[in-house]
Order: sequence, then C-alpha cells, then structure tokens
Amino acid sequence: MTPATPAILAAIPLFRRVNPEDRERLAAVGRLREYARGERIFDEGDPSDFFYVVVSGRVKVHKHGPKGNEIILEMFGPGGPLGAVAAYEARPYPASATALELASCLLIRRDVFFTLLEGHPSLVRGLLGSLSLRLVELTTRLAELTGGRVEERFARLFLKLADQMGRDDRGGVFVPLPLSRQELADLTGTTIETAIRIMSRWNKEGVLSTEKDGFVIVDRKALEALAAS
Amino acid sequence: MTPATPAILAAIPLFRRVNPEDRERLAAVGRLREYARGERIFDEGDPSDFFYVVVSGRVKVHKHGPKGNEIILEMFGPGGPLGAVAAYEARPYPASATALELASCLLIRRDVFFTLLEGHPSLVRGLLGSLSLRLVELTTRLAELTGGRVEERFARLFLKLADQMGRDDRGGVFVPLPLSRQELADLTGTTIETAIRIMSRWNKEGVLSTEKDGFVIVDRKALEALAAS
DNA sequence: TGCCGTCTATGACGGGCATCATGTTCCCTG
DNA sequence: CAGGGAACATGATGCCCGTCATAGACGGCA
Repeated sequence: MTPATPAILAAIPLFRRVNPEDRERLAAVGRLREYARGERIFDEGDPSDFFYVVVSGRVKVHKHGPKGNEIILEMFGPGGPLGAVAAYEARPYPASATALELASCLLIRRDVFFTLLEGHPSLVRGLLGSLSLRLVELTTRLAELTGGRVEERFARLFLKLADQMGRDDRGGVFVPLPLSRQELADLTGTTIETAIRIMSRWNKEGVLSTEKDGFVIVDRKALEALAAS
Repeated sequence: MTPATPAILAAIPLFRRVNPEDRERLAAVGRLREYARGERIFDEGDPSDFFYVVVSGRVKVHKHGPKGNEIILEMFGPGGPLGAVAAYEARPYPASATALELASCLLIRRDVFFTLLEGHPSLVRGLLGSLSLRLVELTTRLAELTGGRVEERFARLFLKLADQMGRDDRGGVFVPLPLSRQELADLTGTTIETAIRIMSRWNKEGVLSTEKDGFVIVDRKALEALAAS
C-alpha cells in the first residue's frame, strides 16, 4: 500500500484529461496496492468503499451463479476500471474481482471519487464511454454463451485472446496469459473436466498448447473453422 | 409519427430534471411513433441515428448469436432507454429492439440528444445510472444462464416477472405480458420445443397457465422450489 | 367458407456434456 | 527426500435437451 504518483495517474486513460492540479490532489489520496495471482481484490456483496483502476497485470471480474457455479464476466488489463458501477451508485459490488497474475491497482475512496466526478465532466464522459463498451461486450458474450457447442466457445475465446494480446512467437501465436483449466471453464460456462478434455485434445491434435506463462495457438485456421461451425 | 409534447417528456424520469425551457425545445424536435406487436424498432447493425425512450407498452432488446439463435437481452417498459449506448458512442446499434405489444416511443435525433447532454449534467447522471443498472442486470442474467437446468431458468424468469408486474387475479398471480413460446425460449437461452414442453407440462400440473394476454402463476411455491434447486 | 401461414403440441432419437471416480504429475514445504 | 495438496488427465455412465418429424389449433384473408 504505497501512495500514488501523478505520473501513474497520467498514464491512466480515464484520468488523462483531468488537469494537473487535480491529479496532484488525487495522487495525494490515492493508494497503490499489489495483489498476488489468485488474490481477491473485492468480493461480491461487499460494500463498495473504493473505486479501483488496474495499473499493471490482469484482473478477472467474476460472479457466482445460483447453483454455486462461477462465471467470469470480463478480464481487465491496465486502465481497466473496477467497481465503477457500485461506487457510482453506492451499492454493494455486484461481482468479485481477483488478480489473474501479479497485479497492482490504484484505489480511490468512494467519496473522493465522487467529488472528483462533480467537477470533471470529462471524467463522467470517460466513465460513460467505458460503461458503454462493457455493455456491448457483455451483450455479445451473453449471445455467444447460449446455444452453441462448448468447443465453439473455446475456439472463439482463444481467437479473441489472440487478437487482443497475441504475438508471433514459439511457432505460433503466443498469448501471454496464464489461465487455469478452471478459469477457462468459468469463461466459457462449462465444467473443469470438459475444459481439460478439450485442451488436452487440442494439444494432441497440434492446435494449441499450454505453457507455464500462457498459450501458444499453433493452428489458427483450425480454431477459425471450429468457431464458424 | 406525431410531435412530442412537454407533458410526455415530463413523465419520463430521465428528462424530469431537465428545465422546462429545454423540455420545450426538446419537444419541438422529438417525435412520437407507435409500433405494432412484433414490429421492429431498430435493427442490430443499423446506424444509430436516433435515441429512443419507451413511452407506453413493452419492448424487447434482442441480439442474434453466431449460430442464428436469438437471445432476448432485456425488456423495457415506459421510461426505458433504447439505443443509448450506440447513440452516445456513435456506433451501430449492438442489438435490435422490437415491440412486444402495441407500444409507442419517443424518438430523439442523435445530434440533438448529444447537444442536450452537453448542457445537462443531470441528464448525463441519469444516463450513467441507467447504464449501471443495466450492467448489473446483464451480469446477473449472464451468471444465471450458464450451468443450470432449463426448467430452473423458466422458474426464475416467471418469479421475476411476477415480482415486477404481477398482480393478484384469476386465481393466482397474473402477469400481463403476452410472450410467445419462442420469446420464452429466447429469454432463457433454449429452443422453442423445450419451452413448449415445459409450459404445457406446467399447465397440466397446475403450476402456471397461459392466457391470451399473459400468464397466471397458480402455484408460486412450486416455482420457488424449482428455482432453488 | 376454405385455404394457408403461424403458433402450439407431442413423440422418437441420439449426442454432447455434466457427474462421479480414479490416477498421475508437479510443486511446495518441512 | 517424503508427504501432501493443487492442478491436470482420462474413463464410465446417464440424462437433459437439441434436433427432426408430424399433427392439431387458430386466425387472417380472399
């Protein structure tokens, strides 16, 4: 838990258009905190005392269904807002957030964040934009999660990851994101066994391989064929 | 397509805090339009020329998945905003909207809506609030749609409808919303045949009956037992 | 009144996937 | 190095539900 610096704030798109003086003031009350892989940042149902911004690493936002199953709603990298909805509306967090890898977040107390919003239309604008984007992505995920085979969803998931953060390496497209089989299952709305089955079959068929620090998509064409079906 | 009146605008929560003069101006450029049951209001992918507000009736917002299946994302009654995300970001509508029954909407041209936003922080505030609410509801639906039995989802759907708009009548709780079997299927992420099977079985078992203008929940306890499982 | 399209209904069938169970690998720690 | 827990792997089993097919019910329209 270290103080924030204006430089860090300036690197966050949401705060880029805030004037330097206010950034100074914000830095004075903002705090930085690191989270280990798997560490919980906040929990569904907790009172929303803080608004968070991801500074480094990746974070998953997840929620548990009525039957005890868990589903990952979205994954955020640097700049991603956490708890915006809850903090804005002063209601409990509607979902949990957990670090997918070593990550650091900027914490802003709810009341501070709120008074900052009052004086900065551009901030409100930025929030509206990011909420809009999330709405669009969530609706797309909702439409994709229903009525398709699980393998199709896996194919689409990895194609999206490849587009977002893939780089040519290790004889294919390398996605530098270590996700467990359980997390893959939570992303696609299935069980861990089915996730394991698909991943180990793909490994044998030379489509995709799992590494310690991510995945290597060896045969992108195969994934595209599966996603299209 | 008739002109809007300030009285209609005043009845819409989103515009309630806009000052009367601006409401006059808005009424001058806003248009009212009626839609028959099943009529399309706008289509996924269309350019977002208008921002809509439901004035009367009910409207479904739906989207088609990759395999041609359709899913209903949400249903709006009077006051519900349609196309807010697209209009705000000037991107094509991410989903379609269709009238579930005879409905009327207020249409506001995108550019007019946008300049109105500029001068009214309370409007922006209202938009943020409604987007937040929709995000929360969507995430809940996402979590519920995965990993459960179809019958559970049906039970939860009707319990929610009962809470939202049910009234004691006809020997049970009457939900005044005529939804086809296909629409029930689109709401729960299943097929029309499964929807028909569940509904006709429930009818025989005396749990729930379909009427011309809605549904009657006869045995609420039975639904609660199913939803909990 | 008769035709036809839409919606509702019901059966047969099979496969995908959840569930249960057991085993292996790997890492971490004392 | 032994022990233990977590993640990965794989087989057996069963059933929910998607798919295909057929038929009745109903309403609109000529």
